[in-house]
Amino acid sequence: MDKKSIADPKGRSRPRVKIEDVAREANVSPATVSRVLNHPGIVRPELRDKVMRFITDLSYTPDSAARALKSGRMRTIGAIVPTLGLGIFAESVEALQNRLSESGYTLFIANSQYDQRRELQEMQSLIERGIDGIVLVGGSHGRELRTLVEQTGVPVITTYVSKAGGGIPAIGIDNERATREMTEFLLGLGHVRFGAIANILPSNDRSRARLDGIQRALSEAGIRLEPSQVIRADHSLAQGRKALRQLLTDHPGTTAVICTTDTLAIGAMTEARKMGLNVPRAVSITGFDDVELAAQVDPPLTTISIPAAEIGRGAADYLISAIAGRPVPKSVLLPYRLVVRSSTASPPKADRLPKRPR
Amino acid sequence: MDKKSIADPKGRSRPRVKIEDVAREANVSPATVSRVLNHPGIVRPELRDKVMRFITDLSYTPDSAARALKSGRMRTIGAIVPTLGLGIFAESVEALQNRLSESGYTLFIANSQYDQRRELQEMQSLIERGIDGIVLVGGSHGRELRTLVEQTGVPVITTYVSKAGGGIPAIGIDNERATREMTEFLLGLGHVRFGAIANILPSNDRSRARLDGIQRALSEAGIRLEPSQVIRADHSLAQGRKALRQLLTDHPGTTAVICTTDTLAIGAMTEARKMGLNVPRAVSITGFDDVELAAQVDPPLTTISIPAAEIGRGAADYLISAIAGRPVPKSVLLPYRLVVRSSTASPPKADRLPKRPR
DNA sequence: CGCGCTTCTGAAATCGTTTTCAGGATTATT
DNA sequence: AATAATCCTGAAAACGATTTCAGAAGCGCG
Repeated sequence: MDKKSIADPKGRSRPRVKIEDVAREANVSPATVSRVLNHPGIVRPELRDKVMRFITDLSYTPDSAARALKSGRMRTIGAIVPTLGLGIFAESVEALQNRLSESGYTLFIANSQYDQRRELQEMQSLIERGIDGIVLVGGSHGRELRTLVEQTGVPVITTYVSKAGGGIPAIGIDNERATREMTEFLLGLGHVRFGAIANILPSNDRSRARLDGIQRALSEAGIRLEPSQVIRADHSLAQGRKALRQLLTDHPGTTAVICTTDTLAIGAMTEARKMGLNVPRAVSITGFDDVELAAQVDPPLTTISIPAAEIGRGAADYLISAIAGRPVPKSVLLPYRLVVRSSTASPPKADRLPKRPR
Repeated sequence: MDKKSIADPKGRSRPRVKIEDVAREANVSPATVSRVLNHPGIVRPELRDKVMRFITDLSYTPDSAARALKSGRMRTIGAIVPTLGLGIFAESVEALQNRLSESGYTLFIANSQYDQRRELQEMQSLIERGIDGIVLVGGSHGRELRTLVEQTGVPVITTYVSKAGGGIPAIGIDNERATREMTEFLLGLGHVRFGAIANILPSNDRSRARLDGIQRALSEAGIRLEPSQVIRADHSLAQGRKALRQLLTDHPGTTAVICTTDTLAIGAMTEARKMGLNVPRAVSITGFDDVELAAQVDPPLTTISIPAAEIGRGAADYLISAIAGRPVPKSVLLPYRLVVRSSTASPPKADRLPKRPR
């Protein structure tokens, strides 16, 4: 087994070119070649250029294992997302990846399937592989994960939320405030009979915060949301449909349905149409995330837009700084945007609340 | 900079536990510890158990960089997908990941944004990092990538297609045959006026094969598809909408629209509704992929279902075998399934073709 | 009871870099 | 022109595991 070797066009294999090959050809020591690569500043320009030429000529690429072993840096950061489905995190991850590769880092992506146990596993696997930093989604992660982070000291950042537990820094939006604003918008339209569809899982604090926002805004307006008016679901379209059916069966008078996710909202809209209900004339439905589909669906969905790309970039910058030992912010709060489309309108009945000033 | 160290609860850092620590505690040599980990069979059971106990007690995890350096194996495989958006590849990737982790491998995911240049870049980055195997999507990859594969000898497999160029093995379905069957199904329903919406990019041979299938089936039935009857698009919903509008403006008599992607089809359906056209009574629309959304949309979409999870698992098995030097199949052809839902029906006019036997 | 064979274990070399340490060359200072 | 200071460069020692090679212990057999 000739481990490190590459096959030439004829199929025979020749040994991989290593740093001392370059050194020999260029008539310098391996140390100098290494310096050219890692600290170009400290080597005499002419010599540096000469070595550089040999490097490219021989198409030398440093062995990352050896490099990682000696330097303790893997030049790799990992992201653990709850799901790859529906492309919810795609935009962030792509931005993250772009920013990282600009700085010579590579991104590992793993997914936890909304399961804290798997998240912990993936985390351990990444750490064992000597990852330099980790980006997580959401702020609730189980005690074990937090102690793992503390013990190993790996830089970690949590995304999509504005604050996370256990001293882990975060970059994202204020989820509760966003749904509060959404709810107030609906109240302003005159709605009084609300329902909520939320995907509540222990690992999903984003939805929890969003639900809190709804409830707070409602109770401030003197409206109480009965437990049977909030339906729990997972993150699938099918569950959104089922949830809407149940909600409107139990509470036929409902005029506004707030979902904590676009996926749920789109499912709900489909079901509403199937039930013969016009959206938004009979029911208003809102989502959260502003995925691509949200604008394309019929009617276009009123939702909360999240600065996904900015979150990705921000997470990258944070980690790069943290790894370099530069000072980093505790957490970053980004603005969201309420985008009003056509899935919301004033309620049909005239028993509206008078418009109230915000 | 105390490179390999972990901070204890108080914040001080202590050195990482290494193989010789375990060896010392267990009163054996490092070599034995290594053997317990890598070739458990050749060490005396009692001793093995004893060493094992110390390993877990000290919670020792081998340094992957050192291990990779010495053994030449990274225990990591990479997947390069065109996009993370819309979750098209999510199911495959998740299956791939699950299967790999069963075998002690970790999965790197990268995305190329449907761009051959980026795909090549990512590939190089993976290879530099000493990846053990690579999963690609689709069969068209540019000459440079193919020579890179040949030169380095890294095991590579291509997915979602049944055959790839340049001797790269493949696992997937026969895309052309699938759309041919779809087209024949539509012909059987009596349609004669067709349109096609395809996302054609040089890097997307799947859509090309699918389009070929449509054209072949049609020409066998004596129907010619004018260039203006096939609309090019990228992979977004918005493009699907635009394409449908253009198609029906240029060819108002069209009764069947075949899309090479569910995304495009769903966009097309949305637009059709907006134009006041009933699907399927006025136009039949079909997709390809059978994403989750396809069944949930209104009307549910007639499409081709792909065995995504099986593709992922198969790719994992292939790579694991190839890395171990075991014999591997040239390529694997998996079955697709035509799933008929409610977005298709016989054309409105009576000028149908007589039903023909397949 | 002693010899040869098998089975395990340990010492030491090695994988390809990075980096410390010290020394040689070059320039600045008086 | 001599000495000090500054810059670069090379030799060699790690980094933490794996694996070869050879030797020690255990076994069966005559």
